[in-house]
Amino acid sequence: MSKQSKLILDILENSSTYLSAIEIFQKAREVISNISLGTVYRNLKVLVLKNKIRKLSLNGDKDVFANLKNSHDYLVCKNCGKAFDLHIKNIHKVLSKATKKQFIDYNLTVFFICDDCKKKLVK
Amino acid sequence: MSKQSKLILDILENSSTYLSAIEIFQKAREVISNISLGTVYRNLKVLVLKNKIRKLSLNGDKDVFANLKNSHDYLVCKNCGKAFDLHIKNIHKVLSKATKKQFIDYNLTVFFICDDCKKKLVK
DNA sequence: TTAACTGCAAATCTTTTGCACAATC
DNA sequence: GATTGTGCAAAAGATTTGCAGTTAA
Repeated sequence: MSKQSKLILDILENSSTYLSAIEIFQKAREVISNISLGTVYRNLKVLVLKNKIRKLSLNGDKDVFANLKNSHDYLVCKNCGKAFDLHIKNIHKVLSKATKKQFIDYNLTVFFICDDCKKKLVK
Repeated sequence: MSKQSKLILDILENSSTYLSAIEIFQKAREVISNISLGTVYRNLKVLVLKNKIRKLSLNGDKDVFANLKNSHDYLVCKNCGKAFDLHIKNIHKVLSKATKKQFIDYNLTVFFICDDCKKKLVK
């Protein structure tokens, strides 16, 4: 594991929210000033495959990445794309049952219209 | 609603699986020979916003689109990206409860390693 | 006539990749 | 010394957008 890879994992471990590849790249540059974006992408891919981090496609624009401790369930506004943590009770148990315990990870995105957008849309 | 928009919706309504923008474009060309890819993307975006179709990011490579009747739950191989339909019982009820009935739609992707890949990875 | 929609092509944005060099075992 | 990983820059893919022309209320 290179120092670049360690740094990327560390950035995600210490983030309470998901980050895009470019955000990770920018944070990484503060430590290793010449780290390249290609290296960030390469390591993110490896870390996802090793199941050390998760890749999320919340609204499809671009992928974001998160550590395994953070929320797995998101409530996303269909209008503005803002995302909120959601905690679905027992979902782990439900998925274990449905997949006969063979699942590794999951992404759950639930769409709604947030209050701000509801107001705007009424106008 | 333009004939282009109707056609795109029609293609998805009559598909038993999800399709990428380019696949939809190719099918659309068989009917409207000069329809453009830009128009396909523009209309897909509108149809998603109107909640007539769903956008999925199954493995993050590119987005795919599906009608509302098809499966909402997918089992995706983390290694090869192959996707299978999954049917989680009562998920609608669980999400209703968790979001106080304010949800419009959801995407659930569960990751695993398919049998083919398990064999390959053992080698 | 005017507002909404289209085809086309260029632009943008995200992600991947080839290559020469550096780090690590 | 061989393998693996890196920085850089170019390439590839997906998606968006500006614009002039069409369509249709």
